Amino acid sequence: MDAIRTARARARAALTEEIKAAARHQLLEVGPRELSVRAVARELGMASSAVYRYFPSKDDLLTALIIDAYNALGNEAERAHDVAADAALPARWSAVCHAIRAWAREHPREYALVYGSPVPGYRAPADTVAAAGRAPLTLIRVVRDAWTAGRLGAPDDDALSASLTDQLTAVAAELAPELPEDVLARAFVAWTQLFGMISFELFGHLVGSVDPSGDFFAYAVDRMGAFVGLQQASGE
Amino acid sequence: MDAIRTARARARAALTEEIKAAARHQLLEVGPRELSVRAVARELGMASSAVYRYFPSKDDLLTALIIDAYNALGNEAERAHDVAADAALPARWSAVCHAIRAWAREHPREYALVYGSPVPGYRAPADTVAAAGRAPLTLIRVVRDAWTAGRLGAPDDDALSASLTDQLTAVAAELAPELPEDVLARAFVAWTQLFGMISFELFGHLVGSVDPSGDFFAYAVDRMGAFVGLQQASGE
DNA sequence: TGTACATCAGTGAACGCGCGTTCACTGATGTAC
DNA sequence: TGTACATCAGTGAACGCGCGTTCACTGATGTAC
Repeated sequence: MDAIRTARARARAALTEEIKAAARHQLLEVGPRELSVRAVARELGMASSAVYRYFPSKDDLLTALIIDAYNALGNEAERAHDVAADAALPARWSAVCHAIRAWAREHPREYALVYGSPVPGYRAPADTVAAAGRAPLTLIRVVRDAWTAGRLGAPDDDALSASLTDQLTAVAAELAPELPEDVLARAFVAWTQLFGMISFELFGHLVGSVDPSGDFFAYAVDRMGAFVGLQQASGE
Repeated sequence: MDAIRTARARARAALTEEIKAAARHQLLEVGPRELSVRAVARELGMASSAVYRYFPSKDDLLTALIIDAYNALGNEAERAHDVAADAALPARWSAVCHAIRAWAREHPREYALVYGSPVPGYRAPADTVAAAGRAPLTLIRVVRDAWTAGRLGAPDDDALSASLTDQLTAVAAELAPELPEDVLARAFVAWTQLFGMISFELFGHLVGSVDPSGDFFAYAVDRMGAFVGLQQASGE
């Protein structure tokens, strides 16, 4: 991306951000489908028609918010991973998981936008895919390093059906070709557990049981790290 | 519930169901907040004001749908459990999990209504709680039976922080007082994994990886059953 | 069984509202020479 | 550096729409005696 040159382009970029910020603000009170272009414009003190100079339709604005949310989450996950880069494997795993939860708790409506109910009638364009993959890929990175370092228990590929093995082989080919299928399968289990737990926490399904959920979260992250096979190195 | 007596009362009950059915039908195309009383009335060929004789407001209609959804899911879970009542413990566990997934796949919008993003501005009344507990309680029932039968590995209560132990003790007091805290904690992990996985499947987060997800689901259910501690009895 | 009254279901018009998007326009900024 | 033209940002009015909810009403069903 080259530096922004003209004043006009700079103003455009700034206002584009302001529109998205106002829309995010709207999402605190209203679902993605009820998000109102007119309300966004009102919040910024501009004519509603002006928003259309920046986003050709409401769905395009929504798409921008979705990509931003995936990227913000991906940033946090990657940053946490890099900070913990020299720590033991379970600590790295845990750091990434906690960073994901922290972002979700700080941005619950944006989390719901991407991991909650699909927006009815909205079809996500292909450009969301790359951004969406960043957080899970960061988790896979830890598992991969563990495997490479020989710090993962022996996989149990017998537990996999033939067609599941095929699916996992195809996934591994793009992500981490050297990972055994069973390890990848366990990582998927941990991944769905992580987001299931966060969704339950944010969406109110833990109220009355393990709520506040910080301790339960830490417990589950450790257990699922062990489930995937991450082991404390002997000297640590 | 006594038998319905008068023709008026019978008509009322029938039309109440028809309104809910039409609303469920609406949900296929539109989110819970955009659900339109007028559209429901239109679908039934009645004046929109007539709906107000049955549900005093849109939110009350929504509440009825939520309770119905929880109960429908609870029914399926309990029914699956009872059918498998004589089977080995892992088979019972698996039967309940598969029944939950099957209902979710058959009723994706109702699943999203209760387990997806919270409806903005909607406050669930207390009467949803009992219905909401039925499916998870069915899972706990299996774990409890396993524990009572001495078929669960030794719990590892050292892994729990003090405050998590307290929370779990309080939950256990209402649910299954004899269950060790660690077993209950593991059941919560499995529970969140189950619903996380179903949400990911229905909300499109597995597209491009383990999709179709039937094999992965079966794998995860078995693994999480083992994680909780369910063991095949020696003779089986 | 028959009558008089009370209750309820359903109607259709109305209130007041907000929405997404388009369009012709004005004035400011940018570009080519 | 200065001018002429092209591009772009933002305006405000308008289109056509659907919404939740209320209200006074008509006619059917239920109840007490």
